[in-house]
Amino acid sequence: MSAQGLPGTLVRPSPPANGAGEVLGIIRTQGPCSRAALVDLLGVARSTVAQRLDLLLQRDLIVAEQGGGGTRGRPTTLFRFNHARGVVLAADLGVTHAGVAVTDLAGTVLADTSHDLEIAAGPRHVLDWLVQRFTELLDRIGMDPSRVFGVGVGLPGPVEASTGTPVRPPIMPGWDGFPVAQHLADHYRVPVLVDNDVNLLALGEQRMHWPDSEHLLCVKVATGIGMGIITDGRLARGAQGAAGDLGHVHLADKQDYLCACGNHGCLEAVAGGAALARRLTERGLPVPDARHIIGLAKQGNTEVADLLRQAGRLIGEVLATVVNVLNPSLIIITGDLAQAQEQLLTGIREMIYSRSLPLATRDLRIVVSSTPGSTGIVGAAAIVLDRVLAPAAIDRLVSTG
Amino acid sequence: MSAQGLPGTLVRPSPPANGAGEVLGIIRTQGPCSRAALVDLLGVARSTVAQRLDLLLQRDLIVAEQGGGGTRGRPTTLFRFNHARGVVLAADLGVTHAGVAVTDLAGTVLADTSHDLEIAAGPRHVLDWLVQRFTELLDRIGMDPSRVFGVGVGLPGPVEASTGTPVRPPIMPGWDGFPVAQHLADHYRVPVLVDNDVNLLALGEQRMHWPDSEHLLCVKVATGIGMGIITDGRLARGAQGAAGDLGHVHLADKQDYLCACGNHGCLEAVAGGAALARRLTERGLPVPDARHIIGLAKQGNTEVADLLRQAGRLIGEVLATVVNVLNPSLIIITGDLAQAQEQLLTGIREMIYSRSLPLATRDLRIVVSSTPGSTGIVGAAAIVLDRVLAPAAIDRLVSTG
DNA sequence: GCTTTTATGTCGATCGTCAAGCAAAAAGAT
DNA sequence: ATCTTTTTGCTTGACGATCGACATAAAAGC
Repeated sequence: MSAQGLPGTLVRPSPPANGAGEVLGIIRTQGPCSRAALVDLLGVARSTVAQRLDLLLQRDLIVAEQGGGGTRGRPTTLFRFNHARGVVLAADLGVTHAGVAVTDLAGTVLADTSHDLEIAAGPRHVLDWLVQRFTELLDRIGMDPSRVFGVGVGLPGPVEASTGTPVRPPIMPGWDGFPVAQHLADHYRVPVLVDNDVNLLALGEQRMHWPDSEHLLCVKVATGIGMGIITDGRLARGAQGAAGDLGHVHLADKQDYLCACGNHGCLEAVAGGAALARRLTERGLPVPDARHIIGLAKQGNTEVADLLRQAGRLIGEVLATVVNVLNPSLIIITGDLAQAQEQLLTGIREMIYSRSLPLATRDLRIVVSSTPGSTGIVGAAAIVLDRVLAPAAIDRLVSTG
Repeated sequence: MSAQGLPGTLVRPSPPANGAGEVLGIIRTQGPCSRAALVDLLGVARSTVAQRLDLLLQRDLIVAEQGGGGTRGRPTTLFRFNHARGVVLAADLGVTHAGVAVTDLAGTVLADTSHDLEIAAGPRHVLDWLVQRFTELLDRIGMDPSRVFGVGVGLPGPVEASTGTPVRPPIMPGWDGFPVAQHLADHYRVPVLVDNDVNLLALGEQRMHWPDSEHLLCVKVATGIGMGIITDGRLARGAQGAAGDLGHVHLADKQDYLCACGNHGCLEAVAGGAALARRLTERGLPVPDARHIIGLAKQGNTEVADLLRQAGRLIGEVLATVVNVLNPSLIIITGDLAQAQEQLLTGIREMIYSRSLPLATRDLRIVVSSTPGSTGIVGAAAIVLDRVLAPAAIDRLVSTG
């Protein structure tokens, strides 16, 4: 009716807050809701709830379904979040390995693949390769690329999350300062979120298994050692996106261990998977990589078991300090070496519980990840979903498109 | 016109978001603004800005003043936040000492006093005493108690900030679980915020001197050693409000030092002011308390200087780990011993810069507080002002009373 | 088949906001 | 002295989100 640009035309350039996003948020987190339940939760009138639901139904963001009666009276219609409304592209890029997946809007993996990939091949090569994998996965499930809501990528190094750009990564030659998010956004025209892979592990663990834990640490012990920090339910990335660098914490009494970073005495140089493998090889027990260490430990090799236990103690010693400083309620151990539960976890627990204050450890649980391998992808999808399904973003989607 | 409760009466029980709080927030943070400036900053229509300003003027929350011309045309009227609209009661309670103040709504101290006070006298005694001091200060500046917007209190121990209750404090006998905030709120009928004193130091430093630092640590080195953490501009308190416990971090090679907490090898037991004083006394150099150590160091006593330097190195060693983990852009050293800049600060810097990664330390500044003594009060006022002047709270104030 | 109970749909009224227009005020420019 | 420019003050008609109230729909129990 009203032509754009004419005098008198009413366009609303200010935030289009119509409350639809708030309703979707509740439905997403609380599960299927009836109108009455939404009225209670939101404290707004029935008619308002109905109008907002209409908007969401129009946009296919929710679907109505028959609610089980139980009580007499007209049966309740429940409104469920339409997970299948769109998809998210998620990737977890490691140093030599890449996990690639397409998830629905609940973060459930619809299709995924796993490849060997040298991150050192440089950003252009890797990202072009990644786009091809995404295209293949979308083809496989018959999903049109126009239904992609966003892209999430985890990288093995510090990332400035606000811009999606690696910041002086020690092990990603050619990636320093490359605008990863911008590059992918130019291709897909949707929000692209890039973050450190361990941050995404922490977020994935929280979303999959520990939604009530607002303060947790996720420690990845593999070739190297890294940590993702969640405080007050939010990722703590630090001033330059370099927070959680557990691997290069300095151990005063291990000056004779040279680290790949050039320093002496880094935790990673003593207790990291690469360091353990090298030490075992030097002792005449050839171990190609970190994963084989686990096999030997499970076969009952006491030398390997002792080494893992000692590594756990060292990691636990550093974590005891971190526990005092951050007071988390949960520590999740993940990564290849985490599977050595009896040795590594025991060593870690031993030091944390003996060295941290009773108040800090009273309600502290220390567990091993139950879903190694899939957590990073879930975290990558989660940062994207947090962005593109945020109330403000939904309000915008409902108002405009 | 419309009587409450009659059918047809439209009362709006839902969030009274009228945008007035948003306007006040800009005026508070950006300084005096003209209407035109607010239109630019908010992106809303002139008429809307005018209406919101009218509401704020009606409630005396802002005052209009003549803006300097400079440009031709009708002179701008600027709107300034009315700091004098009300006051905040702020207290910084230490173990043996208390700072008490009344501030305006900008956090500027209007009146303050300082007293010796044993926190061990218990919550009822101390809080009754505190209420008397507040009353005296309000009398002194002729301020009616009805103008009190809120109360902020810092306590020397872990506090569950959401409820304002101490949680198993090691040095506050009788305070464990006492509902401090509730107790004061029953008296004043305004929001009462209670937090750990070092958290308030960190917040005060940020607000007074480093408003652009979103990631900072504030380390207090006095009788004991504590730390307040700000990440992403927000205080990190941990799961139980016990975060920042630097004093009881365990040092592997200092097992022979017994700490007051019962453990061995705590940083505080080696490098805290009480520990240093005791050690000097044992060596035949009687030192009554931490503050006298500074005097000796400034007189050129090399033994004391060496001891302080060594304490700084130990604190720096622990902080190097914290820098790797949290990646702050600023560390502020405060507390009585912080005045020994040449010795303590140098020792701290020495270890942090040599032991943390270049990325983490590249943009890291380490400074000594320029306003020891007044920072805690400013922080106590700040948590209150953040609450009672938050946009939502202002919207409510403008709508209802 | 009727009543009860619960859920849903529709309506006019109100409030905050919008763009636009016009008058007033004050200072530099002509 | 007059014009122009800039900013404010005030009003208007419209729109969208929300509200409460009433009317309608659908199932269980009598």
